[in-house]
Amino acid sequence: MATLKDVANLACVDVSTVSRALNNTSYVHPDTKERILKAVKELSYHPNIIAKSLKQGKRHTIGVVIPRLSLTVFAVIAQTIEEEARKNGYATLICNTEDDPKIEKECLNRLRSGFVDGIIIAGTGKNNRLIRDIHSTGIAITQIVRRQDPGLNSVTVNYEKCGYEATKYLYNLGCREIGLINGPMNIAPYKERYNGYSKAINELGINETTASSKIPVHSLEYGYECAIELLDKSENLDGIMAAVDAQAIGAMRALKDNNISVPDDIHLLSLTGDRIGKMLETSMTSFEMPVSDIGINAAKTIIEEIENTTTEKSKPKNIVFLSKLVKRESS
Amino acid sequence: MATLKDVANLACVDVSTVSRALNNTSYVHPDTKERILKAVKELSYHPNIIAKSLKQGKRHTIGVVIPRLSLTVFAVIAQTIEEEARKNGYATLICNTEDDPKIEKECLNRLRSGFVDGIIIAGTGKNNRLIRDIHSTGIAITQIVRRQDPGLNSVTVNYEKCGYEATKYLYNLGCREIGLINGPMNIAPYKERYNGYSKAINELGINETTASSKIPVHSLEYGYECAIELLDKSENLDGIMAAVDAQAIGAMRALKDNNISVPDDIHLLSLTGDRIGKMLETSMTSFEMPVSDIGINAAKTIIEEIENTTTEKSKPKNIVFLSKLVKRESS
DNA sequence: CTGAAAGCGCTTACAG
DNA sequence: CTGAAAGCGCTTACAG
Repeated sequence: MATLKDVANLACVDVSTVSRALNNTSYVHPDTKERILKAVKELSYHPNIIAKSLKQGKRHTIGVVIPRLSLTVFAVIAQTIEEEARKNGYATLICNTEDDPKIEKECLNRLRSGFVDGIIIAGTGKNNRLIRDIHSTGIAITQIVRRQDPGLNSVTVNYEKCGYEATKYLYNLGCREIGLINGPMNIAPYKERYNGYSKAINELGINETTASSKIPVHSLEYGYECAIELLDKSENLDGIMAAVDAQAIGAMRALKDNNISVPDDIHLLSLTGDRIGKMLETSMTSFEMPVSDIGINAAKTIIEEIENTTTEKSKPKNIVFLSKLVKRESS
Repeated sequence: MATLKDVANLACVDVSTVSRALNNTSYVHPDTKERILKAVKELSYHPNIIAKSLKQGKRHTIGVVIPRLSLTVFAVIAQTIEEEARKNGYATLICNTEDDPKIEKECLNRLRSGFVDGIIIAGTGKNNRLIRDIHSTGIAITQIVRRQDPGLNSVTVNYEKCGYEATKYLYNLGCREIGLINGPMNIAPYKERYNGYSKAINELGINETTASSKIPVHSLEYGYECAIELLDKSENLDGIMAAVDAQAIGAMRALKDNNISVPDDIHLLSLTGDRIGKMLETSMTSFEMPVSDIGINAAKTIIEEIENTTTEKSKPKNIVFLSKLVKRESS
């Protein structure tokens, strides 16, 4: 790899001049510049961003810490973040935690060590202190999807409203035994969806039935198992709400395996819809999550915090989107 | 952010001693070490990896360049690479190209600038020269899924065999008009699958019918549109092979919208199965791709190349996995 | 318009 | 066992 020095030697100027010419940071005589550019070509010189970063104290890199990519809403979000970041000259470093607090801790500790200027995270909620600590060190933080710490920027969805409205929607379709497939309650969105569900259940005076499992919450199998659990728990189950699409797909299959027809016997819906719903054989009624908006806003928010050099820390920015109910065949 | 120097000052030793103590790179007197460790704690010092990288000439970072995450096999592969890399002390930088050669070029140029020690890529095939150039610069390259350049390491699947066997399999089920939903032929796997399909078609003496579209090849809509196209082209269509799962799911929906029953009227299968198949309402017969193996092997291969300091370049390593046919309900 | 020098935060021979 | 010095590849005041 050719370095600045090589270019300087070949062009018979000082490295500082090369630097200035290449960064357009001050006027350089056209002739000199031309010589430099020629040398750059000849050596196929590519500046070393690492060295630049070290000097400038900025890495132009954003860390993204999420539980999982496959079959989750995070795949599109991560992709959108990456695209938006790239447009602004930032690279994106992705870490999958599988919602294991230990892995999360490991990832965060790596990222803090000069890798990134900011971290976008959908966290487990178990490393809030560490995250605060990292933030106090000058690294920007934005929470996505899961707002585990109200003191930090976040881009989320109004999950409670989803849970509430979904329950009422199913009730209005005639459902009287509505089960909720949910995830760990220490993770904000699951807690909030449950709150909305529970509130509606109470208002409607019907029974609450929930299911959860130990296996990865974003898996098809999770939905399958929980659907079976709900069927066990509730004799006359006639409605199922799944927290996320993967669960809803698994639940659909579980119902089919038990010769239960959707929506005739049981109405089914997903609280986190993300494009696949409309293409399923029995298309899925879902609260469609504005995934692109979340990704773009997360990227913008974090870049803003990174580039905002005024030392005053403004109060945290919490952007909340609304999911929209899209009625399809499953309920 | 505290630096080495701060720690050295507080512990009353030279920075070099701190460095040695922290890296266990030579014996340091226990008392000294203790003082240093105490200082590290007190200042909550975290070494700056960037500076370390600059000095050591290694970044311990791998770039992953893929077309898309959402609803593709690349989501699991990227995740597996990240996990395997993390275990070996490497971070993972992800770039989505959407199969746009321009974006790909941009990503590659960024990555080459000191960001990474190696690049794992599922490329468009349009930047082979650039990739060669980057490789000659000392950056390791491993191709995954798509082997666009035989001169570089790769981890792939035997797509031709899949295409061939799938066709024969459908024929044996009684299909006589088998359509192929495929992608751009300049991307190796699509070409190879087509070759296998075509070979079988010729051997069997039946007609060839293929469909493709301009929209993103990894979308549900692609499958939907192409299925319609096949129905148009072939009166008695009785078999459909889709290159990837997302397409197969879209195709299934298209058939349903046309009141065509799977598998009674048309047999359907996916040539790139990845976990979702078994959970679909009509579970999908697929050639299951060994995604974890691909991810793990890609990570291992690239780390090996990175850490192999012997200057001799060994000849390229091409790892080829076989997809296994898993029979389910769709055919 | 351009050079010489200092420095970003580390590591690593070289002495002692 | 530890210090002093040089250097990784760049940028940026400071002079001139």
